[in-house]
Amino acid sequence: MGAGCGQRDNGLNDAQMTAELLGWYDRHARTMPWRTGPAEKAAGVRPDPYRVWLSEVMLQQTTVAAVRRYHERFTALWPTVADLAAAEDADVMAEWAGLGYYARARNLLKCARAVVADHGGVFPDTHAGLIALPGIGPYTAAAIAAIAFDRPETVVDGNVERVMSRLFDIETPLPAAKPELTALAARLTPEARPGDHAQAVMDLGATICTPKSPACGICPLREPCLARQNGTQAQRPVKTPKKPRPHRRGYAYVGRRTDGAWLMETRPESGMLGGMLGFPGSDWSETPDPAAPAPAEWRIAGEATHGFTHFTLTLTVLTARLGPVNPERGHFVAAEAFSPGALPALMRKVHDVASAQPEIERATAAE
DNA sequence: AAGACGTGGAA
DNA sequence: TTTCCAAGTCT
Repeated sequence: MGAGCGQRDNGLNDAQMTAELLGWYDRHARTMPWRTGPAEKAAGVRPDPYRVWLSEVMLQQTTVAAVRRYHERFTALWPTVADLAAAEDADVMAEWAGLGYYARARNLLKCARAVVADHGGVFPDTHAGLIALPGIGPYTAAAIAAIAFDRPETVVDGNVERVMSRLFDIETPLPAAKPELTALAARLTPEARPGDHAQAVMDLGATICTPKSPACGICPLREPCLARQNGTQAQRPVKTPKKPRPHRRGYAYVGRRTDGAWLMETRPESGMLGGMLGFPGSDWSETPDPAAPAPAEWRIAGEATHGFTHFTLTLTVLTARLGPVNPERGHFVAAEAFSPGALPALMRKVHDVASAQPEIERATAAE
């Protein structure tokens, strides 16, 4: 055994495992809009840092399947970081609608504008330079540095944590085990092709070493994997139990003027759905204040229920035809400019409930 | 430093 | 149906 083998000896040295992983990646890498094709790769062409950055931000806590279309749409609308930096906030938020975690979109714009204003429109090529930018944390900085700039950074995301916890059969629960798992991932990070290695571990975690029912039989690391040897792969990684999420209630008001315009509200930058367009409403709590945004004969259209990460929400949806009022909250969006696609998922549900009502639907039909 | 912060797909 | 969770960051 070489000097690189730590106390956790699983029968293969680090370099051998890395080689297995890279070989597997060369055969099975998935095609992604932000990855270079085989021909470019063979020619040594690096992926566009802008596209890599955009993909990494979109992929934070989000599945590849969901991100693909958004990435294609964003790069079509804004091909360079300068194009994105020059975009209107509302346009970017509308395009992000449905993807969730909207602070990412706000930071995306801040980051693009910082790259243009402070870095001449060129992304920093170091971990330190990248992590200083809005919305780029330890994971994303390492990922961009490795993938776009070929830097030997240790990239640790949920996939890497899972793969390491199984490969070395770590019993320490997450998140306490994070430093230990990071150290193990660092051991396996090669000087050559660090970007491919990072993507190889993540692809492995996403397609083979999955959270449930991992496909150990076809895993390139099935031999050295300690969890598989011990039969504990289904119990790795160990996680500290999460608290049950509470239930909150609220009211949402869907009002339309006789000309078809919708009463909408741009939500505050901080807090839930920050910066997104939505229907005005109450606070979300156990005892929400039902004060209406404008005087009208509001009637209950139904309920919309939505699950968030840390609570579930049921909104009572009220609808009304609005006269020539000056609303206390919100502003009118012309019928032609209104698009449910620009709304976060919760507000789309509210829209769907409201649209079953005549005073809302009728205005639609009158357009 | 623990909690806030979305969504839709899989089991 | 319900639960879990996916390439994390910010405060």
